[in-house]
Amino acid sequence: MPVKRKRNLTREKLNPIKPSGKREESFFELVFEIARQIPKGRVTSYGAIAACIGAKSSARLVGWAMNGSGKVRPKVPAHRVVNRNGMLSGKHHFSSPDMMEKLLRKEGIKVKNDQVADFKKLFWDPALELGF
DNA sequence: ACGCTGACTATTA
DNA sequence: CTAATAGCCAGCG
Repeated sequence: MPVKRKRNLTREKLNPIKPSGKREESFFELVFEIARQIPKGRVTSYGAIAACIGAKSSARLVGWAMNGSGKVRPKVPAHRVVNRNGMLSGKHHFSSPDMMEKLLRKEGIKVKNDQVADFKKLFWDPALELGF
């Protein structure tokens, strides 16, 4: 039984402001960076990404970050990010509510009743895969 | 500046 | 099993 530790990350830790450079790494950028690493045909959860960054309890912010996923480049496969139950909770934020499911099916992921089938099998843990 | 909202999650009843 | 609650923090009115 591993010890659970809650690490609360402050914005200052995650977002070291660089006065000289315009390029600031925000929580969002970090999230995007992780999200881009998700292999095709795999999915992950908001919490997993948050945990990977170190802000386990800030899963909401990950979702919020996805809100701007369409504005950054390269593209962020936001459709591969679902909640911890494998449910397509963010489908309503796509251009069309069916878009997310469509994209997932296109990659070979079966979606049933707004849920990813075999979610456990398809789950891609960034903390594990990236060696965090 | 203050309070509410939200693409979440873990815990408790 | 399901339901309610608390923590989380960036945006927005």
